Amino acid sequence: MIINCHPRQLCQERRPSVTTPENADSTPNHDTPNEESSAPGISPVRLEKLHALRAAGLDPFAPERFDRSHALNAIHEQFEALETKTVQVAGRVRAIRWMGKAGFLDLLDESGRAQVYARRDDIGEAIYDALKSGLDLGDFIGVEGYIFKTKTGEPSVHAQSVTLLSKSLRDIPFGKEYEGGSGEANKLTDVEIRYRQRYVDLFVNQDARETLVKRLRITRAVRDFLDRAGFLEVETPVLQAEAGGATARPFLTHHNALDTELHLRISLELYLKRLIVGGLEKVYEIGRVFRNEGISTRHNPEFTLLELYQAYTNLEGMMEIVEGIFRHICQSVNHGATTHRISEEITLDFGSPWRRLPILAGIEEYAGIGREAFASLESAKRAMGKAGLDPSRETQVGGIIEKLHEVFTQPRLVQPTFITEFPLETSPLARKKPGDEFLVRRFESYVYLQEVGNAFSEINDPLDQRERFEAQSLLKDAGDHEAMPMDEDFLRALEYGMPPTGGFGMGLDRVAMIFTGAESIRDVIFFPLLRPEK
RNA sequence: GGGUCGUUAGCUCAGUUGGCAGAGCAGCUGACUCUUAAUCAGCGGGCCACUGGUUCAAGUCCAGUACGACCCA
Repeated sequence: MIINCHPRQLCQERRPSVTTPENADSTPNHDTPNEESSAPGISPVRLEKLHALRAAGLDPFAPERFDRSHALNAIHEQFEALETKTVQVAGRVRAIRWMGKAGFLDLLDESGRAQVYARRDDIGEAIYDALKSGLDLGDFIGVEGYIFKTKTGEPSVHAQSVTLLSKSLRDIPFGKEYEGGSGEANKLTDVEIRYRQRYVDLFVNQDARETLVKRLRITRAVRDFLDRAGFLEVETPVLQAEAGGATARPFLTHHNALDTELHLRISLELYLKRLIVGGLEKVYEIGRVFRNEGISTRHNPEFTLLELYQAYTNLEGMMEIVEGIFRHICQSVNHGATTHRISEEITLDFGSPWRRLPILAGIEEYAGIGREAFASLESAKRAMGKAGLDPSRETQVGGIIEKLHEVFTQPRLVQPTFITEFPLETSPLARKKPGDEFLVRRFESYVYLQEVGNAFSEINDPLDQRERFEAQSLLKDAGDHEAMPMDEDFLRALEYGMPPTGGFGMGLDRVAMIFTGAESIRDVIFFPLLRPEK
């Protein structure tokens, strides 16, 4: 059965009056309002085509619905089963190759790309001529036709009817080559468009979409793992009177009815621990937090944080969970494999237990500075200076240790590693190490040179926690905007009693960067923060 | 906040020593009923980011500004 005209589309008896010099000039009052055609960025040529199509009774914005039988990738993946069968497909026009009375159209949908072969004899002269003169890259069409293989062997749809489903009024920065091969020549790279107009990036750059979708799969993998491990996913306030749980400057906002200043959260920690006090024993939250700091390839002011807390366990319990989470992420993006290949030389192993390295042992190993150097601030500064770093602005031994770690140890941490036993001064929420008043029960997790997580055996001694907050208050009074504020309600919760608890948090954007190979955090965020336009 | 680099056609980019603004793709017109970087013939397309300076002459040299990228704090 040959369908010359899609049921939902008006059959075109009138001759389509598409743009030609004659009728364009001889249309005295063509309905192009001035403000419409002068809208910045709208293509006058495309606008003219829209008017011509409408004049021919083919309004691209009229169709409301087009029922598809298959996604475009099915044409390739299920070709044997589909050959000669009739299908309905739709998508954005990615390339047009007209050849007189027939043409090839490349369509793009969420699943991928497929080619449509449209002959004038098959789809009708009226619609064919209208499309040939009125169709542009970026327009949407729906196609009904049968599956066949072209002479060159590509599975394609032989169109029996074509329906215009929408029109693009802007020129589209489609490159010439867009799939595989070495075709980087005309790739859209302008970050102003890629990030600000992500919708364009998504349909123009296949790899951009793949990266962002992969990021979503990673978040999903984390949820899968924790849900299966019996964790409860919870939601805690974004608007907080005092933003605590991390050292960072918050964003300020204001609540009108209460006439009070509020902060956007910088972490999830303190509310999740309140839930542990409340008797929820395994909780996690994956949520956006906001830190009022600069923008870089590794920092977006809002980012997605995972935090989880489990009662009756400790740091070692958290290590097992972190190993499990990463193994699960790795398998979810590598078809079940527990290794992830970064490059020819580097393959990350998530199948084995991670290396455990105390921070001071790392500094000894990679900077050659023994722990005796950190007995006093003076000797620590001397050691820092000897190592070639400027110690003049350091005020705490703890800060010097973290700096040395960052400079000497971190660049060596390719395979997954837990750095343990952090200085107490820089860890106001972690338990003290028994028998060592200087170090705490904390680890940071490192994967491929990046810090991707932070865990504690949580403080459940409310008196100890109060002392830590007080030490932070002193820093805040001294002008440290990032120091943690006192949180009396959190202390009150601890005073009611919290079981021993292990906690862990990590930035999912950074994790996504590692598994997608993204060079910028902006590549794994749909709409990264940019300076507002104009 | 500091440093380096960048801004030329819709997109990706050339542009020499300071001497008429260029290419490919996209677009427009025409031909072509199995193309896929389609092909063939023809045609348009520019506030060289902005402001000022040097010069007979500035895309090019100088200063500043804006925006962006990267590195550092």
